[in-house]
Amino acid sequence: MGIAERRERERELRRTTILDAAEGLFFSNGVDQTTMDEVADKAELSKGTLYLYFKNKEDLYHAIHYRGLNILKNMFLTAVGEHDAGIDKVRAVGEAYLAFSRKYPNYYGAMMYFEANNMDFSDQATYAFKCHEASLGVLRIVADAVEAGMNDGSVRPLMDPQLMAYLLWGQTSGIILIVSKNYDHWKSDPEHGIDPDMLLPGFFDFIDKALRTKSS
Amino acid sequence: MGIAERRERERELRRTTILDAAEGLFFSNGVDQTTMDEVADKAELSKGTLYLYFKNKEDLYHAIHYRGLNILKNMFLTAVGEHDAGIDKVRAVGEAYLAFSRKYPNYYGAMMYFEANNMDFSDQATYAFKCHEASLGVLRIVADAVEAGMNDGSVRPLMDPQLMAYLLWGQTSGIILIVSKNYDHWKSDPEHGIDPDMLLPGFFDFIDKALRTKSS
DNA sequence: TTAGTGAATGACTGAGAGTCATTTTTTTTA
DNA sequence: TAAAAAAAATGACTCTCAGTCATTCACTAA
Repeated sequence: MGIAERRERERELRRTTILDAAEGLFFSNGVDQTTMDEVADKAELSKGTLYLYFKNKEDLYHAIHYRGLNILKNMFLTAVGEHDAGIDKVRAVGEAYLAFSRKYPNYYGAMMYFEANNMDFSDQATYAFKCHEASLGVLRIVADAVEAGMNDGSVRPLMDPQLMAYLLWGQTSGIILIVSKNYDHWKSDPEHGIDPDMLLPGFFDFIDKALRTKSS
Repeated sequence: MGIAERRERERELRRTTILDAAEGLFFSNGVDQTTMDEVADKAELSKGTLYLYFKNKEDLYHAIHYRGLNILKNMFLTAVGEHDAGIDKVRAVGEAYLAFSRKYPNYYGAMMYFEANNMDFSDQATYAFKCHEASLGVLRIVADAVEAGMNDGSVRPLMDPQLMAYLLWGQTSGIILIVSKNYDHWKSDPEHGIDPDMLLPGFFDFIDKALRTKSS
């Protein structure tokens, strides 16, 4: 009776092998520049096998995206766990998001790619759907931090916590995206007077000031 | 001697014909679901001709993006022209951005697509490059509004105007993206308590409060 | 009228995603 | 242990489609 379990384990292993191969190629050469034949080669499997584990090329990319979301989720959970006051949790989450975009630029790139394109989540058997659910999970961490802050009196109860989480998420994503796009350019060309390393801390201070209660 | 000029006019006309055809198909069926043969058919031209006017399919999509950027630019210029105080110009630009995303969701979609993907601007003969320049032009309108506000004393001189323009742009883009993605969902499912039509005005108020000087 | 130039054509090529009949491997049954 | 059944893997093949290029067509100038 251990056979079904071992099968499942082996199946999971194959899936990981394929994902590792795809990730390496996608991240170093770009998704469009990578063929499924190349992925199969690198995974030492035939092309047909890839399609036993993933619906299609996009699904494969979504699966990588899903990995990134799990990393992000854990970084958020760690960040939240390191602070007591809600307002501090909120800020820590923002900083964790920035750290994520720096440490895993390729996962971050995948996130942005899917964020900007309206995906079809109707088929629950796809990684697109799993990513959708995972995103909601990540957002809930933010909303919980906001809510905790409103409950402990450290965050101004300006609006519904869920709503505020969306607002914070959107703003922060937007700014991180801009900074990450222009980082090298701004760094190498200091005549603009824009120091990209100052921008995000400044933004976090700004948000902090807007949300934090006087008493906190 | 008017021949060269007429040629140029006709060339411009052809380009417009192709763009109109592509835009219709791209916007109603999606870029990936549209073939260049279909575009050629709709434009009543042969496929080869498309490639006399646009480098490739992506360039064609960039050209449509470029149209959108010009519309946005004009909306921004109008918005800025309707107000005197810098802070009011800034807010009007934000509201114009929102109006743009509502009125031209497909142009807006193209913008998001290119914003999230790192494009190659090295070839100055592509529409990608023209879009890059146009984006900078649009951003300069924002920066000018901010600077005007700092000069007339209506906007707090918290940081370099250009920098603040980037910050505002990033935040606003991020939030508009989120709202536009979830608009229908939130509208149709009011149990969340999130009214998407309240979210953006609330955000603009928030920014207004953060930037506006007491005396203004 | 004719030579020359620029524009347009569409059949063709190459690339690559996805399929499926066949083979190989593993498990179950007798 | 051998045969049958089931599961997994294969890779040659198909089909779609972006992009090309030798050829044709239309217009202009000599």
